[in-house]
Amino acid sequence: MGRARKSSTKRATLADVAKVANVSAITVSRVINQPGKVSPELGQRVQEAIDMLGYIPNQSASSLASARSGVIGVSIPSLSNVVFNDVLRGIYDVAGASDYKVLLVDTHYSPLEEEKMVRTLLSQSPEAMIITGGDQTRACERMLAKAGMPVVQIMELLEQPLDMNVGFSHYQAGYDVALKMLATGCNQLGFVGARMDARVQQRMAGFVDALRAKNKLNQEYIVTTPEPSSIALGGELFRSLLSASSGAVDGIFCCNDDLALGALFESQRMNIKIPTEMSLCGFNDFETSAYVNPSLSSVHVPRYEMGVKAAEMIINVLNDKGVADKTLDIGFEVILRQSSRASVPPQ
Amino acid sequence: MGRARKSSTKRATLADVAKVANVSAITVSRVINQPGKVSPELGQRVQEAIDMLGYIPNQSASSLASARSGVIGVSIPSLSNVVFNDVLRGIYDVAGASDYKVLLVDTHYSPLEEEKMVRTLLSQSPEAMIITGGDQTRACERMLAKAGMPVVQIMELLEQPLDMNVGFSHYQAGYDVALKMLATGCNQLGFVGARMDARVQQRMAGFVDALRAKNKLNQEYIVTTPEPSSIALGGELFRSLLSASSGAVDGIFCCNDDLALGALFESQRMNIKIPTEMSLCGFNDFETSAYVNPSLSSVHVPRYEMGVKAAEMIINVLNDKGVADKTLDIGFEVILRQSSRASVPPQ
DNA sequence: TTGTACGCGTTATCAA
DNA sequence: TTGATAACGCGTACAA
Repeated sequence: MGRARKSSTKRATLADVAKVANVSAITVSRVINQPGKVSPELGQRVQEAIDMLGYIPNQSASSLASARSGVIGVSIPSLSNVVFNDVLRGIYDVAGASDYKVLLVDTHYSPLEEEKMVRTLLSQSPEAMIITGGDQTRACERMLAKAGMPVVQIMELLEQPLDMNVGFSHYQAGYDVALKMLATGCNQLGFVGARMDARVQQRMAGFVDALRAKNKLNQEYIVTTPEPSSIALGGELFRSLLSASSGAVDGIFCCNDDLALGALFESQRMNIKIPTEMSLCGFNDFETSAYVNPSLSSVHVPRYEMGVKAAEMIINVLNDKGVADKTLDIGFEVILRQSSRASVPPQ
Repeated sequence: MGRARKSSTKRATLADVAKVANVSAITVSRVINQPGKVSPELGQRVQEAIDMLGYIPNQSASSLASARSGVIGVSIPSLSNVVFNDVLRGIYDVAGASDYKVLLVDTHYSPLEEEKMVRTLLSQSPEAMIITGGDQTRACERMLAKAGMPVVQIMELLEQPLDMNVGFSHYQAGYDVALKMLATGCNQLGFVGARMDARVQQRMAGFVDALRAKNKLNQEYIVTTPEPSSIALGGELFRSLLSASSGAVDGIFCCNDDLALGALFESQRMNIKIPTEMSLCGFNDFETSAYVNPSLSSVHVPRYEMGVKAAEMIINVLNDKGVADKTLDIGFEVILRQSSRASVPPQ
């Protein structure tokens, strides 16, 4: 409405700065993007004009003109799941160090929502994408392929990655847990899983296959629910499994530490002795797991490193440095603690 | 290098779609943004062309031309601190429902880094900003003011908000905790704090002032460190405080649940009885706190709601609906559990 | 080292 | 209802 007044009316542009500094717009652009190519005197003058006007570059215009957005798109299935915090931190640390912005979306574990979110991300013209897992819709895969940008799929190892891949074998982890629990004297092993996304299913498959191989599989000891994990749910599922097995189960692999902690706390309330009457193993190795009493066995995953590696792969590709391997197995480690029998193996 | 081939070469544009559908570019734009203003036949034809080409709008061009980016900038001090997860979830839920994208940055609890990050955010031409707390640099405040967009400061109640504000009084929370702990029979209260950002300092100030008012303040029972919080650190600080007070302390307020859980686990290992020999109270009310044995007293904060409200305020302002109050006190609740004496008040 | 001309892909404005 | 034209703010290519 009213007349234009002072500076606060509209955002300053390159042209405004140029006018004040009495140079051309492109020179201002250079001062910002290639300071070495401008003479010190001019650079100084321009910088003063920039400060005076409080000039902030318009990234939309820059992206449009240069086809470089400086954005990395990241898609994760859940903002509440703490597991992704560490991964994100790794991504942000590396991306930020190279002046890349991160655009983050949450798919709520839904491939359809992921497809929509990926479309949203692509409309921002990111230079690369980091997405979770391999459960994309066909349409989503097509979009990604068409976009022709570096893509890293994280969290799990995939048979056929779209492009690059950083993760570990959830199947193998589940398998190893079963063997370790058997080795520590468990005889009637059960499984408790929630949400049951692709990775949890892999963990379960590995666990089940190992038990089957050892002739220790009892399907009634496998309890799952599509509900999201929580400590409260862990307690409930623990009770379910106990009653389903008439108390025969002497060891439980919980698909994550939330459930496992819930089971542990519930067992304490039920006066079930850990680990003598019941062994427990979780997944993800939260800090709590190492400090709770009794401490909780779990599968440690280098999440921060996973984020770092994924981002580094991308930065390298964007800088034309290429990557040694398109797929990186970041590994895992089964850590036995007091919730397992014989947590210290004999010498 | 090689010849252009097929579709995968370059991203389709509005003009490409227009050509295929045999209409003008602006018509395609309308099909996308104002479907009602285009005849059904044309709309159909255009939609087919869009699908055939896999057209995805270029948001940079759209932002530039329309001065609407559809982006909300969000700045938080830490990606690893679980506290912000719930807030973010609230923000993302509301923003997503209104088709806004969220650009998230992490300031690592540094006002200087925040200033840099806010500049980055502003360069993306967001339509509004959500930032944490009130510790901005002068330069940061100036940028924000100049940008002239809705800004919500979250997490704490501020004396002089830049614009809008959603939070609660950390000072009052600390004060209330002290009174409640005294009321449950604690006589020698201590405080354990880490990181010591503005909000933690407020909690401490409230706690200390309450003790002083009751003539119960002993400065030697106040233990702080700039280190980031962790469960491990909670155990260490617990021991520090015990030795600093020669074991006299009979109740501790930890500035967050990480520290409090660490203290609780450590006390178990030291065979100190909770709550008879030692009362414990944390802050933030993690799910773990309600289920650990003994359950941990804490201060519950409606974090998700805080994110929701902040985002709603912004959406309302952007839609010219205005907001009733620029400042919203979201409140808190001190929850006494088994780690406090007399956790159930007498009838 | 500095500047000119043009185009990036979209939308606002106005006209048909 | 549809379209032509001119911005939006910046960087590339080229020229001086």
